[in-house]
Order: sequence, then structure tokens, then C-alpha cells
Amino acid sequence: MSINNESREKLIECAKKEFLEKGFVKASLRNICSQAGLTTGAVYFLFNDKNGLFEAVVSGALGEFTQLMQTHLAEEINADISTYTFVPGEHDEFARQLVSLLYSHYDEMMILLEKSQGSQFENLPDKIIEMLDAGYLRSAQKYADSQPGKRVNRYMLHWLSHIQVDAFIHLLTHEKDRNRAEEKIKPVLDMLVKSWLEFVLEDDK
Amino acid sequence: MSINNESREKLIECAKKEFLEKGFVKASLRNICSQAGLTTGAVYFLFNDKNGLFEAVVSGALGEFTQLMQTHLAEEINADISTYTFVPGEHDEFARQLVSLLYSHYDEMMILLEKSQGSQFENLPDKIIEMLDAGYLRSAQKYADSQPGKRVNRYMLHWLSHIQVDAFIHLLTHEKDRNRAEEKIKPVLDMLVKSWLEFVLEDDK
Amino acid sequence: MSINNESREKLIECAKKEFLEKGFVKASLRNICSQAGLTTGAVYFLFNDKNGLFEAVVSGALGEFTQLMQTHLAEEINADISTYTFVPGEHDEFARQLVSLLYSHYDEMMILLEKSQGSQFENLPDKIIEMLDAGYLRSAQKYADSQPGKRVNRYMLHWLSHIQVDAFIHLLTHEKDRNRAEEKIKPVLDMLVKSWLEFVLEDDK
Amino acid sequence: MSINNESREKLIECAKKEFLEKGFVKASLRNICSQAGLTTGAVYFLFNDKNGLFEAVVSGALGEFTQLMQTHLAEEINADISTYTFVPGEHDEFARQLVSLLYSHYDEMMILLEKSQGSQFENLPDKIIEMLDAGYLRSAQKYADSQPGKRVNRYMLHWLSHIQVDAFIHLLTHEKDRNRAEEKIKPVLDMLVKSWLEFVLEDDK
DNA sequence: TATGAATGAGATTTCATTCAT
DNA sequence: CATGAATGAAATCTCATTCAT
Repeated sequence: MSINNESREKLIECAKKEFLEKGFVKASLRNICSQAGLTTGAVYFLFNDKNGLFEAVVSGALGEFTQLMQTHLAEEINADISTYTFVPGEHDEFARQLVSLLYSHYDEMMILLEKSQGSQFENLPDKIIEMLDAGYLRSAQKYADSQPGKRVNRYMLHWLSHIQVDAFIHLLTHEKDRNRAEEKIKPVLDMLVKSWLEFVLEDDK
Repeated sequence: MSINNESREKLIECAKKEFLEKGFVKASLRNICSQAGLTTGAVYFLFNDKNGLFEAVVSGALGEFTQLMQTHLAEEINADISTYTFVPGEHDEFARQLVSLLYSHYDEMMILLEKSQGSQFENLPDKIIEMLDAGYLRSAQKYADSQPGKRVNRYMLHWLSHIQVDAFIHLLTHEKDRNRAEEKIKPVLDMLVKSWLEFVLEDDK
Repeated sequence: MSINNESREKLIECAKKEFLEKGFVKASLRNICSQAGLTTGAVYFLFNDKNGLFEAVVSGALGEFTQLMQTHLAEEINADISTYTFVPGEHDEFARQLVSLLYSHYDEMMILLEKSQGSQFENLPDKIIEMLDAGYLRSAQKYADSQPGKRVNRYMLHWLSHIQVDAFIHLLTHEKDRNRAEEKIKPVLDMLVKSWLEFVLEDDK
Repeated sequence: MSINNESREKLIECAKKEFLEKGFVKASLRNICSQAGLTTGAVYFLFNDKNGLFEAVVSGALGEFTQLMQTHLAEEINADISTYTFVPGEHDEFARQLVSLLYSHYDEMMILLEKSQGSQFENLPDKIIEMLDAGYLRSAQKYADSQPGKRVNRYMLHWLSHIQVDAFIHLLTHEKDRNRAEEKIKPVLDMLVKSWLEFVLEDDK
């Protein structure tokens, strides 16, 4: 579309470094622009404002991520949980895809998940958690229906969604190598699945 | 000591509100002082600087918290894990104390755990996690020694410490009522203990 | 280069007045900027900071001055002092050039020499003295070699360099008119030369 | 008079250090007072204000100094300059006394002569120079009367007074040891006397 | 397409000084 | 005799943003 993407991309690249290092609020447009060999005005022409620049930095990764999450949730809902039994390694496929995505956009995901405070995306992890929570609620209710005397523990459900998201953020911040990351996340996922099955329901009062 | 603490306390009170609302970095001394009916100079007389004011706001809660954590860790280390079996509700006592502390200093703990970015306490959660990780490592090694063919999975250990801390932060941010909080944290703790016993070790390679 | 230097020059002009009147430390950026009809931000855009503004004010004069000093020192070193005899008016040429320079940048030189305390140039007179001291040391040693039983009195050498620099600062602060200055400095220079020849050496102990 | 001189003296002592280190303007009353174990209010009670404290620090040395200068000037005026011939070491007595005074109040004199910018004494060196200039003017005129075709060169007279004062300031700042100072000042004084006799007069136009 | 100049509002901090007690 | 508390004015500097060109 636009013929001269050079400045745009240079700016995005430099902004990525700055956001990663300082976070959204403390990042300085001046720094970013002078690093890119441009002036602050360019940001306003190309991206409207600081938030626009931030969005441009993360939008690619964010788009892919959102899509993957939606696919995963759709599958989850269609699964027949009534006959569910725990099989270790069951979630490997989704995990593999997610890890792949996270690590192929390492910087962007770090920014999005850890450095976005003050930007329009500062609540992204919370939003993901809400998505998961909502999605898993259906599964959990089906599960409860199959277990007499049990009902969904809404707080546990939310907490489990929370730590599921957290598991990937933790992975990203503690393991830079993608292959080792894939190994490390496995038992974590097993733990999450097992905990889910065991603790997402509580006794009917 | 000083009889007239009015200004000091007024300042702390207003600072608490401002920090809670905006976080350390974005909190404005001007706002705080004008809310308190004082000038910014007063802060520098009474608290030295912005960090000093922040410290004054959280120090009470922080002190009690630190003490409780240390007591807990000491007990944990002395426990005999070789014969350990899971008993639901086992950790109720510690949890009760911790919840009590968190909720009797609700605002301060929120500031400390969620709004301290940029202050001298910005890494407090990470430090707590490190403390737990180090403390639990001993228990985990004893546990591994009692289980032939097993060894400690360091990453899982860290992750379990991480979600333990997270569990309380999550509780604080999602449940304002102390009694309900006490109920909600119970199954979470059970989950943590059970997961610990089941996933902290991995097969010897 | 930049066509519109209006603000830059206005700022430099106003800064010159303020520095001259109050010295570097007590000069107020606010005053300077409001006099110039600009905001303080403009200083930071154009000059980076207060020191940058100060530098911009004095750099022209300083550059010329430095060059003249270096030329003078080079000549001094190459002079054959062994056969040196005092001829009144000998140094007139250098003095004429120096006075010319000082008075064609009167304000800047005053700022540089008398009002720079606290800035990056606060020790300029001392540095000039050191330069002279080092340069004259060679001449003095040659001189001593030609006078049996004599050696350089290091303290006198330094003191003579000191009052040489002082002579010009004194001139600048006590005589605003350039022509009169040229007349007045002459006997001072004669005095300096004569004193140098007579007192820079002391008896070998 | 005042019974409790303790605070007064402690304050003076600490102020001396601070003024010496930072100069009058940059010295901080807070620092001084906290060093003295007192509060800023005490300064205002005991010394009225910052200038008063400064005065208290230097008044002793200043008084002695003033007296010595006046005695010296009186003697100078009464001397019969018409038959004056240069005798090296002539001024040793005055120099000895002056050096003695300067070095027995080393810190105070340094403050007074080098660190008083911004205080009520910031022009002390200039005032001393004026005193000398005025005093020496009479001698110089008598001298001129005895030399047909000569008259006083007012600029040289002032400059010679200037470097005389400077000689002692330079000594103080470049030689901390009193005995070495006494040795070093001797040839400087000889130089000053000789230059005075040779350059204070100019040809009648 | 982007620059260069400038704004304006804000930030934290420092200081001499005051004054009731 | 001195304190402790507080003021008020000033300081330098930083920043996202704007806009004519």
C-alpha cells in the first residue's frame, strides 16, 4: 500500500527496543525518534500518537495470538467433557502452537504482556483471562452436570484461567530458549489440567 | 514521640489514595499535598522525598508481612516432608494469618503488590517468590531423597512458588471481603499443596 | 544551515545579559526565556540544557581565544631565550591581538572569565594559567641553563603566569574602552616581562 | 555575656566547614544545622540569618586583618619615599605579620577571600585593593614629586595594589604550610616593590 | 512525507526563612 | 534558648503533542 515503509518500520523497530526496555509510560518518543533518525513529528504523521505507535509494534503478534486463542476456545467448548479423563500430554498440541507463537514474536509478546502498563493494552492479560474464564465456564458446567452433588466453583475457575495465562507469561520471562520452553511448559500444563479436573468443582451446599 | 502527627498522617492518608489510584510513578506530590492542605516542601521535611513518603505509607504493612513470611518459612523448613501426606485444610492456619494480615492492611498491600512500580519496592513480589523458592528447595530435596528415581524439577518449584504468591495477590484484587476471601483461598491452597507434592519432582534422567 | 535562527539568537542574547548580570548559577532560565518571549522547553530543544546554552553564548569567543593562546605558546617555546634581553614593547604584537580579541567579544569574555562559576568552564582561568605555566617552564629552564648557579623558582613561575592571566582579566573589568585598554596594558606587559627575567630564577641552593 | 555559647560555637564550627567546602551561596543551612545537632531556627535566633552566621564565622579573622592593614597603610604613608631606594627584604616584617595572620586563621581567610561570593563580604578583596590603592596614592605622588617629568600612572598603581592582594590570596590557595609560605612570598614581595618603584610612574605627557 | 520549532503543563526537589510554642 | 513544622517561591528539566512549512 504505502510506498515508503522505511521510516515506518525503522520507527517500529526502535520503538520495540524502547518499550521493551522502559515500558510504555517511561518510553520516550524523543529517544525512539532520534534512534530512528527521525523527528517526533513523524510519529504523529505515521501513527497518530504514542498509543498508535505502540499498537503498530504489537498488532502483528496480537492478531495471531487472538486468533489462536479463539480457535482453542472453540475446540474446548466442543469437546465432550462428560467422559473426560486425564491423559498426560493431552494439551501438547495447543501448547506447542502457543509456545511457537510466543517465541516467534518474543519481543512483541513481552511488551504486550509485561510492558504495556499505561497503554490501551494494559489489561490484555486480564482480558485473556476473562475470555478463558467465559469459555471454560461452559465446559465446567457440563462437567458439573455429569458429577452429581457438584457445582462449579466460580472463583477457582477464574483462578485456574488466571494461572493458565500466567504460566505462559512466566515461561516467557524465565526461559528465553524456545526448545527448553517447550519442555518446561509440559508438566505445568499437566498440572493445570489435573488441577482443573480436581478443583474446578465444589460440593453443592 | 511527636505529639502532633496531624500533617504527617494527613499526608500519608492522601498519599495512600493517590498511590492506590495512580501507582507510584504517576502519583503526583502536588496532588497529594494540595489534598492534604500542605505544600510539597512539607513532604521533604517529613519524609525526605517521594520514596520516603511511599515507604511511610507501606512500611507498617510491609513489616508485619515480612515477619509472617519468615516465621512461615522457618516452620516449613523444619517440617518432616519424608512422611508427608496430603491432608486437606492442612495449611489453613498460615493462610488464615496471611489473609488476616492482607485484609487488615488492604490498601497498603494493594499498593505494595500492585502499584509499586518505579519505587524501591517494585520487585517485592519477585523477592517473596525468591524467598519461597529458596525455602522450599530444601523441603523439595528432602522429598526427592525419599523418592527413589526422582529429583527436584527446579522450574516447577519456582513456578509453584510463583503461583503461591500470585494466589494471594489474585485474592486481594478479586475479593474485597475478608470472610469470603478466607473461604475462597482454601481450595486454592489445597490445590497448591497437592500440585506441589505431585509435580515438584520429575523422573531422574 | 538553519535559516530561521531567530529564537536561537534571541535566547543567546538574553542569556548573555542574564549570565553577565548574575553569573551562571544564579542566572534563571525562566528569566532568560521569558525575556526572549519563549518557554523553557525551547532551551532544551535548542541547547539541551543550561550548560549547553552557556556554551553557545561563549563558544565563539572561547574558540578564538584558545587558538590565539596556542599560537602564542608555540612561538614562545621556539624563541631563543638564551640571548634574551629586555626590549620594552617587545610583546606588543601579542598583546594587541589579545586585547583586540578580548574587546571584540567583551561580554562573552567577561562571562567566561568572571561569571562562569558552576558551569563547565568555571576553571578556565586556572587552565590557562596551567597552560602558560607549562609552556613557560621550558623557556625558564633554557634560561636557567644559560645562567650558572641559577635554577627555576617553580612557585614564582606559576605566580608570574597567574598575574599574566590576571592582567588581562583586570584590564577587562577595569577598562571598557578598547583603545585606552591597549595603552594601559603596555606598561603592565613590560613589567611582567621584566619581572619574569629578574625573578623567575633563584640561586641554586 | 551569653551563658550558653555551646550552640553558637558548634554552629560556627560547622558553618566554617560548609562555607569552605561549598561557598556562601551553595552552603546549606540545613546541612550546617544538622551537622551541629541543631535546627535551622537556632541560626535565626543566634545569628539573625545566613549572612549573620557567615559574619560570625569570619569576623575574628577579619577584624585582625583590618587592623593590620590599617597599621601598615599608616606606616606606608609616613615613610619618606623621596629618598627611597630598593633594599631586598625590606618588607619582610609586614609580610611576616600578614602571613602569620593569614595562616593562623587559615580557614576563615580562605572563606573570606575565596568563598564569600553572594555574601556581604563578596567584594572584600576589591575593598582591600581600594584601601591600598588610596593609601599608596599618596606615596606615589610624593615619589612623583621627587622625579621631574614623571607622574603617577593611576592604572598601574591600581594594578600593583591588585596583584599585591592577589599575591597573598595566591599564596594561601597554593601553599598550605606556613613556613614554606613565608619563604615563597619573599621574592614575590621583592618583585612587587621593585615593580612599584619602576612602573608606578609614567612620563609626563 | 516529514521536519523543526515550540508549547504548556507537568514533574521533583531545594532553600532560606518564619513563627507559635 | 531553641525546636519542629511548614511555607512559598524558585530551581532545572521532561514530555507528549501541535503545526506551519
